[in-house]
Amino acid sequence: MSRKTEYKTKQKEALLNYIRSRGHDHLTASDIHEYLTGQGFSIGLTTVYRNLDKLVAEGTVTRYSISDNVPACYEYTGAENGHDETCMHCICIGCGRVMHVHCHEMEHMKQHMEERHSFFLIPQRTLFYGFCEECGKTRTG
Amino acid sequence: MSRKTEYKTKQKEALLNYIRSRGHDHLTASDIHEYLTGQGFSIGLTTVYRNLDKLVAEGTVTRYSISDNVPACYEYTGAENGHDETCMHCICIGCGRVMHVHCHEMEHMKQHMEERHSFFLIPQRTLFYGFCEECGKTRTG
DNA sequence: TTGCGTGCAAAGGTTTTGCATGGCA
DNA sequence: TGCCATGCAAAACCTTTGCACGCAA
Repeated sequence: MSRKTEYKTKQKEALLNYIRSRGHDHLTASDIHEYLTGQGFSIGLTTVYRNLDKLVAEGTVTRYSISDNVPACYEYTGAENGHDETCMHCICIGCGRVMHVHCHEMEHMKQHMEERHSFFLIPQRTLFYGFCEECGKTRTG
Repeated sequence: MSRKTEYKTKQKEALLNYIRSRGHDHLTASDIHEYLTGQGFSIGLTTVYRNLDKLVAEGTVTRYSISDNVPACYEYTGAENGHDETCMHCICIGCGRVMHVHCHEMEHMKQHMEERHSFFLIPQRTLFYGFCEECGKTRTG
């Protein structure tokens, strides 16, 4: 392992605390930056990006490119956040809402994908696109 | 219906022909532009984007924001292209490969999502993230 | 002739990079 | 003291917009 020594900094700590405190919310780099600076905390947008990159690399945070022309969203996915193999995201094409759904069918799906399609699915990263209840009702067609 | 009259232009036709000819491939706006201009055909990148927007709006083409920091991909999804409710995409986190997979489990999943989670899933738009066979083998951990 | 389509240039917005400074260990 | 982290400014990149001209109907 040629891993560099990591320093603990106030910026890193504040960023992680905030994103963790927001649970399953999807935050953009800009959201995080605005919140922290709004609190009087000194942090640059560049630093937010750089720390998010590290957190994503180590698996503490997950980055989602959920829809077109919208900045990437970050979500805390550390072990204690209730993410498990039944958890995934549903994105409504109508209103853009992102929903967390716990679905036990995903366990079957994961197993099926491995056995039949040789693909090692990570359920939590799954993006289902479609229509939510409200948009499904009013949808034309 | 206050739909504007649509003109048939050479640019639109060439673009559609090309993307259709590429089957299930995922092309960026830039890919398409480079191919067409490389063939000596005169078309601007702006026009590529604008025509793709229209094709997406009418459902002939589907746009995917498949991974981070990569331009959006477009794929021909007209009726004759073999897209049905068993078809979805698997994206390998390791090598970035995008695979088309036909999976009958998706029909069950779709039904389940409607009945139990009130979400009207569009299987063809589903993005499964994980590891392909090769990357799954060599993966650490 | 009408007005949609095109294409260039420029703008817009997100994310990355260069480089000097600051702070952790 | 050594070196990673930070932050500003600028660059890079994809995509959209403004506007004048061209072309389909």
